[in-house]
This record gives sequence, structure tokens and C-alpha cells, in this order.
Amino acid sequence: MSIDRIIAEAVSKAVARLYNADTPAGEIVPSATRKEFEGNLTVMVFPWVKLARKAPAMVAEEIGQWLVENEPAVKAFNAVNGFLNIVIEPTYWNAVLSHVLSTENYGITKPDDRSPMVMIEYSSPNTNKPLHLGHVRNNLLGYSLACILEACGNRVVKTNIVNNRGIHICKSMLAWKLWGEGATPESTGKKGDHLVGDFYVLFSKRYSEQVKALVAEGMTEDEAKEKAPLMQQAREMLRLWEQGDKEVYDLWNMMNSWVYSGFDESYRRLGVDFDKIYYESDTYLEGKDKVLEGLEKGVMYRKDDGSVWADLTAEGLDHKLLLRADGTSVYMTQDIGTAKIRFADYPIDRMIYVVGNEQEYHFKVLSILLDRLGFKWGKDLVHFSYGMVELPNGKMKSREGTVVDADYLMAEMVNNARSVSGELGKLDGLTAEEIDEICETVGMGALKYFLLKVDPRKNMLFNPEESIDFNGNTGPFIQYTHARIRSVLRRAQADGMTIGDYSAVEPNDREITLIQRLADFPTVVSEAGRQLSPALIANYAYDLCKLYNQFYHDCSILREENADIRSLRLALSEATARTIRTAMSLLGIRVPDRM
RNA sequence: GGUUCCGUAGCUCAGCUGGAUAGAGCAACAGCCUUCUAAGCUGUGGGUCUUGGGUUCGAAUCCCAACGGGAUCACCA
Repeated sequence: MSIDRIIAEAVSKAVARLYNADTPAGEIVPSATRKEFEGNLTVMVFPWVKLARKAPAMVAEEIGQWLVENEPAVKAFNAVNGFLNIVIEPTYWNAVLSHVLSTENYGITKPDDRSPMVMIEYSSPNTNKPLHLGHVRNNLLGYSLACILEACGNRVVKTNIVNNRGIHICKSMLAWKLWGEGATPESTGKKGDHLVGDFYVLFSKRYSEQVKALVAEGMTEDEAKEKAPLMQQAREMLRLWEQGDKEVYDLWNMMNSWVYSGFDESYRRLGVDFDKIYYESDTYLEGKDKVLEGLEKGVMYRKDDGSVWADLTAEGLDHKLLLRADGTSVYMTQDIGTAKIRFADYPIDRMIYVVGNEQEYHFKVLSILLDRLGFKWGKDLVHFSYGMVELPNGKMKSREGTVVDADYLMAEMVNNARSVSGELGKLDGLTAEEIDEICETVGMGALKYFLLKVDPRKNMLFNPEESIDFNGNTGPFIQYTHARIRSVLRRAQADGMTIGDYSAVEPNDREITLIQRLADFPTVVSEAGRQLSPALIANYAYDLCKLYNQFYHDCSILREENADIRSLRLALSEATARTIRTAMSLLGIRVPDRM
């Protein structure tokens, strides 16, 4: 049992004896004592002052006295107003540390066949352009959430729905046909997704030139956008695609395959993966049946023109279109169709969509509709909504070209890691492969940690210059701490030192704080799972590293003469390294053994 | 305008289901490498937690309102 539970039980017993109070131990939450006061754990006694009819300080005094007399783990106490500060028997902390060290997968709950199944959708790219910074945030959040949920004992299915059809894809295809036929990733040396993206940009450019020309001839802006020949041609191409026209289909397949392999490369570098990938081209027709089923059930209605709608006014929302008058689907219908297929594929208990906050309305509606259509997870589906990534000079707008390309960004981060490492002399005496490996790990670690440490709901600022920083609350700082601990442990091993017996050692204040923090890990993981918050894990890891670094500078571990004390410090190092590794793996960040 | 999210140091961010004198990093200044990795450590300065009410022993945290900012309210995806 953890130390704060022991204290909670004891306090519960104490107030029962002293004041006849019926307070379950579960309601008592001891917290770490603030460093200005003496003690390790603090319990607030305010809940019992009324019952005791005594001053808060007096109540704290009485409970404290009872604890010292009846609970062996409690060594001493002091009462400051209503705050009861408890000093735990120092050697007791060693037992806590041993527990941390001896528990395999400390803090991690492995799922089994009966565990709830949660599906998490993330990434969901369009196949007309490469990934950008916003996708990076999405992918990292999604992947990390999946790791955290799995660590909390869920069976997790990571999924991706690739938006590979529609007018935007046809625009790239048309541009390629008109101005780039013959260009392939091989012939141009470009990554497939970038090549296709370039044609999309080219289309936009030529299209807006056409629109401009038409406006100059006297058309209104809206009319020009509609009537521009390029738009007409793209529409025609979409029509042909939907009819299964062989030539268009072949082109579509070819260009998509370029994009997929480009995406795969980006995903690999990001370190994210999927258990099941759905393609919109396979699912976009599926929602129709469900909607018609809803029509029969009476949860939807048909207008005179034949279009199908859902009335959401009871939920305080509007009427929502689901099928156009010509019977074709809209976005919402497709998501219903995807849900149907997914539910048929997996026995899902819970569904999480990692999608930007601009789609909050969409998912609110989707939740209601899925619920009405009988999906058991519909009502409680989670739209894990995250804020935009902003740049110092304003928003990212693909139209204005102010996007940060994901591949470019990753390369920049790794390059920067290389130059900083080189300047610091960290790369001396390493082979070329080792250098590559470390720079990749550090550069990507910096990027990932930077995007994961902030509250996902918030819009965040990404300053390309400042964010490539390896000092302070950053991924590399955590990686560095880990590497340094590993180095200590390596030397210890080389010198034949082992973690011996430290059960009789009294740890100092710093060491106790560190042990307390290590013991917190399982709570932090389950909390992170409950709140779906990678940021919680990230900030915990930083905090832990900060504590370790202070401890590290506070004492010498290997040169400590007293073998028992050295044992404690080695054990502390070992436990910290392991916890850092586990925490970072929940964020999808690798930690190097040396750097 | 309706709905919703956000507002904490000059900047970027923590602050868990209410608890003691609101914390880190960056930036500024001052120290620390003959000692296990200085991507580090120590210290100094820097705050009306947007504002105003309410709830109570106690509010950055919960409730209401105002102000400021983002998102959204398509037969686009």
C-alpha cells in the first residue's frame, strides 16, 4: 500500500476515535508538504473542526498526537493552523523506493482480453498536400494518447481515416495532367506528397489567375469562381471518378500511392503508427444506408425536395443536412458511414477523435446522431479537440503560404541538434551512425516535447527560432538527465558496484522528495489517462528530472564511501532512469543512453 | 448575434478533484567546470492570477456577469 494511503487510513481511524467522525480514508488526500515546513505529508484538518468544536490548530495537534502513538510509519508531526504536517519514519522511504524498483512496469496496467476497447482516430490527412505543423501536433497527441490509454489498461486501436477523394484531390490531378504529365517522384527527386502538393498549389495559382481575369471582364467574384474553366474541369474529373472512369481512376491511384509513401516516411520519422487505416474512398458511400435507416426509425426526416435532415433543435442546435436532394452524401454522412464500418470491424466501447477545435460543432452533432442511430459509444464519443498552432507573425494559412512543412521542420530540428551538440563537444569520439542516431533522437525529442507539454486545448505559439531550444523545460533536458544517469550506472557496473542493502539508511530531504515523486508515477499515469493529457506526463517528467539534477549536484554518487548510502543513491538513480524512460515512452519520445 | 474554449511574470508555459508566502523555463544580472556529462547547478530582480460580484474557515481553481482573444454557427471536407 502506498504511503499516503497508509496515512489516510490512520487519519480516518484517528478522527473516528477522537471525534466520532465517519470519514472514509478515500476522502482524505494527503499532499506533499511545502518545502518551507518540516514534514513529508500534510493533511488538512478543516473538515473536522466543526465536529470537534475546537480550534483548527488544536484538532491538528490531537490527530497528530494520535498518529505518533498509533501509526508506526509516523515519526513526528507539527501543526500549523489547520495543517497537520507529518514526518514519516525516514527509513520507511527506502521501502517505498524498493517497491518502485521491484515492481515491473511500475505505473503501467497491461490490458487483457476483457479490458475495454477504445479506438482512437488521429492524423486524418488529405492526400492533396504534405503534412504541416498542425498535423504534427495532431499526430503526436494522438499517438501519445494511445500509449497513455494503453498504459491505463485499455485495449487501444489506433486508426487513421485518409481523405483521399473529392474535389481537392481532383485539383492536383488536373494540374498534373495539364502541366506536369510525366513528372514522378523518381523523375523529379521529390517526395511523393510534396510533388502532389506542388501541383495543388499550381492549380490554386492558375485558378485564381483565371478568376481574376474573369472578374476583369465584368463577372462577379462568386460567379467567376464558379465559371472558371479550371473549376469546371476539376468538377468534371470528380464526376468521372465517381463513375469509375478507368483513366481518371488510374491517375488517382498512381498519385495517391505517391502521397501514401510520402506520408509513410513522415509517420516513420515522427514515430507514429496505426493499427487500421481507413480510406474515405471505401467508406464515403456507407453512411447512406444508416441515414435511410434513421429515416425509417423516425429520427430523421425528408424534405419535399428529397433531401434528408436531422432536427437537432431539441438539443439546442440547428437542422442538419445529411443527404442532398440528389442523394449524395455530405461530410457528416461519411463520418456516420465510417462509424458503421468501424463498429462492424471492432467491438468498440469508446471512441476518441483527435481533431482540431474548429470541428467542435461537427462532433457535437455527430455524437447526437450516432446515439440516435444506436451506436452505444455515440453519446460518449470524445472529440479530443486541440488548439491551433500559431506562428509569431500570425496564423498558419496554407493559402498564404505561411505553413510550416512537417518534413522541413523535422529536418531543421535534427540539423539544429547536430550543430548544438557539435558546439558543446558532445559528439566527439562517436561514430557517424551514433551521431546520426543521437541527433535524430534529440532533435525529434525537442520537437515532440515542445508540442506535447502544453495543454492541448490552448492555441500555442510556435516560434521556430526560440522553440529549437535545448535548455529548461525541454525534451533534450529530460533526455540529457537520462543519459547522465545511465552513464553513472554504467560506471558503477564497470567498477563492480551493485545496488546493495540500503534499508537502514536515513535518506536526506532531497532524496525523500525524489522518492515521493517517483512513487507518484502510477497516480500521474492514471490521471493522465482520465484527463487524456500527455501534458501531465510531460510536466511530471520534467519535474522529476529537475529533482534528480538537484540531487545529482548535491552529492557524489560513485565516490560515496559509505556503501549503504551509495546503494541508496544508485537505487534512486536506477529508479529515476526507469521512470523517465517509461514516462517518455508514453509520449513517444526516445531517450538515449548517452548524448 | 448564438454556442464554445481561452485570459497567470517582459516572453513561453505549469498550477491535479478549492488549501499555507501562486511555480518553472527563456530573457537580465551575479556565482559555480583539477571532482560521476556545465544541454547542468546556485542566487537576485520581476505578479492587483483580465475586471467585478457570489459560494466559505479559505478561491488562480467552483458559480454568475462584464471586458479581451480564438474557434464555430455551409447542400466544403
